[in-house]
Amino acid sequence: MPETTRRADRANGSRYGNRPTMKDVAARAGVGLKTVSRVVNGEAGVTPDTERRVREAIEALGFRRNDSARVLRKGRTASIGLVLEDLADPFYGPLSRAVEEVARAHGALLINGSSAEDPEREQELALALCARRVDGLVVIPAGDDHRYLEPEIRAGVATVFVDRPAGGIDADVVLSDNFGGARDGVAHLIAHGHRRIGFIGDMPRIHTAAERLRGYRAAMEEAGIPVAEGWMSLGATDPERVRRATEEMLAGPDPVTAVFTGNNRVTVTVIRVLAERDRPVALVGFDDFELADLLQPGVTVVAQDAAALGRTAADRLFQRLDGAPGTPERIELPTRLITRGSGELPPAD
Amino acid sequence: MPETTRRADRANGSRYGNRPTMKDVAARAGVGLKTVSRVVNGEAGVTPDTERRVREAIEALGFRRNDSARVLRKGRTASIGLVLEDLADPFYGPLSRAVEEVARAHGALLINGSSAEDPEREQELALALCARRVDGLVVIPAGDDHRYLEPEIRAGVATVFVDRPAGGIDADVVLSDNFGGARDGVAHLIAHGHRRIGFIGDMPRIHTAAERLRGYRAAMEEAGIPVAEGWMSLGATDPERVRRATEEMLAGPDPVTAVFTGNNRVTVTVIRVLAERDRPVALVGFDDFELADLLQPGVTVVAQDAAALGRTAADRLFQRLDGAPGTPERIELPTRLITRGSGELPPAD
DNA sequence: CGCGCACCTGACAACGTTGTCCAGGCTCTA
DNA sequence: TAGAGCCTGGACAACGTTGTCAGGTGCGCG
Repeated sequence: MPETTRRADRANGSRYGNRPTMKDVAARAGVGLKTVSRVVNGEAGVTPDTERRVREAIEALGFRRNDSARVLRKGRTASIGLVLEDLADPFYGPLSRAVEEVARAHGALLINGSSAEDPEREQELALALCARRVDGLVVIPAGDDHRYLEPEIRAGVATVFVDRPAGGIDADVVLSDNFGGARDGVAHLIAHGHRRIGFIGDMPRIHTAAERLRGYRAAMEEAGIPVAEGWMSLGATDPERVRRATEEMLAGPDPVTAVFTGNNRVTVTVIRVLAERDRPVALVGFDDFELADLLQPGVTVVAQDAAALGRTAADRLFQRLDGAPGTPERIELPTRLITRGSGELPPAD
Repeated sequence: MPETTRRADRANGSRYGNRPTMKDVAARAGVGLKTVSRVVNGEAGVTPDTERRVREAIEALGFRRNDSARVLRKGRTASIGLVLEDLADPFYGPLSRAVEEVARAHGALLINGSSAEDPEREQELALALCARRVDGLVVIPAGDDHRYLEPEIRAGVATVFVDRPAGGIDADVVLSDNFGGARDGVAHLIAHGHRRIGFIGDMPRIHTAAERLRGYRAAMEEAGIPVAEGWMSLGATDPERVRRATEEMLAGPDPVTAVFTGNNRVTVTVIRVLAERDRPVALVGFDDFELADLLQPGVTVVAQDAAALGRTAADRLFQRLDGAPGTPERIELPTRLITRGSGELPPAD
């Protein structure tokens, strides 16, 4: 009773609102199903006259190929997944855009989602993307254990990590030189006469935060400056905590004369706090941001190239999809110190 | 000769690297295919013991359901498409994120892409998303003719436009009150004594730009101020053009004493130009931006709520997907004037 | 005039999943 | 103890597309 089954099926869900299929087009054009497929896919071997009839039928019915079915048959989805931390963070905008452009150049679509810095959500998202059978995955890790991706990678999902390395698995990764950048930034402050320099950064479990702290320590050590306990503050980057941390460093008997900030969000909050004070405090921040040059003074930063991170990672991904051999690579992109004034203020002792 | 066919098929593409299927799981667990399906989907009617065996097989094989096939069968993809102008633009970050959050709350994934303000690319993208059979579409229009979406909408793809209205078709749309916001912003300048007020905006074919210009004209007219030809400049928002336009308005025998800027990017460029000058010029900008309060003076803006735009549009989309009846709606969100100093400067005549 | 060949075209199976339906075994009650 | 009813599990078709292969048509050449 196939007819019954069919009716029951239809009743259940609207099934794309009963869109026309190749079968419908074929019937209308008076040709075989496969001929429609050939026309739609621009395959050779169809007479101009037949092709015209098929195209007319397609037009008349408003047919559009169902790529879901196509994917099922072909095994490739021509889409890649991007798991990032927060789409709304200005740092990730250019990164996503760069990934998108590369994907576009390869005829692929981009499916993305934010982990909100929650490892569980990262995993949930990455696996959902794998279930959709994305061809590849670009991941900005939130967690530090990615063994859950092992079966997927073995099954052929190309995977590249960006901004932070993967945990527990061996995979391609594209990073900024967080250690070197932070070291240079802090050295810059030291070169301008500062010795009491504070560091305010993100939670140490985040790789970039740890690396930047390491850079800070290295610069201080190279200059022979012992670091006081109260000069380092790591934790969440919400304005309240950062404000408190900044104020504590600036109070006390031996206040810092300069601050190195571990990322964008921290920098902005610290600027606000410093703007409320009379005594000038030097500042160098990791990450560039818009309008940094228009503030008084301009904000000196260690800039990383978010777009380049995304582009490099996506390029790598498609190389792997095209069968690039070799063991996973770790690609590190340089940072750039941009001096604008705030980092060149002398210590106000 | 099915065996031959099969081998040939495999040879053709790697087919997900030969991932295990439900059939493989069933074989390993010694149960029927459908039983595996039941376990995977948490359906009732499986004994605990059978379920355990199935789960073990799933674990051992690293099986993950192929959602492509599921989609084909079920007719719903649990994904929505977002076509926006530029993912890297700070205005669209929060908007995308808001759409994503709503999608997530409904168990859907987000596929998105940037049109780069190119109508052709917008169409290409939107149709590619439809071919993937996204359940719904959120579009920030680049072009002004969306009749190409008619067959899709008729076929059941819920569609909501944001930020700018659709052209040539009747669909839900969520907008900011561009006219009212601009009018209020200009009126604010007038209230502070300005009469010679410039307007620098985006290309007039963009709806928001046209509306904001209309608001400017309305405010001027209500105040009985005739608008000189040289006070209005519409065009691309690249820094070079905006810089030139600003300088022209500030030169001449009768320079403007205040400027109203039509969007984010324009505002930033104008700030740069004004910063190079001695004579203070009042400024109110459409769109808020980070650090606007930290500049000297703080920048007065007409703020729109990008996240609310995205959230409202996505909510509407899912209402439609859940069968909300009724004719397409036009939802307009209010803007908010935020005074910070630059808009309250008196005219320097 | 007949044969071979190139070229079109369409029938059919398969992709991996889910909905339907039925069989068989079990329990419970009369 | 037989019959009714429930629960579990599996066979089968279908979703819309593409790869394979075979049949059919028309043409050129011997």
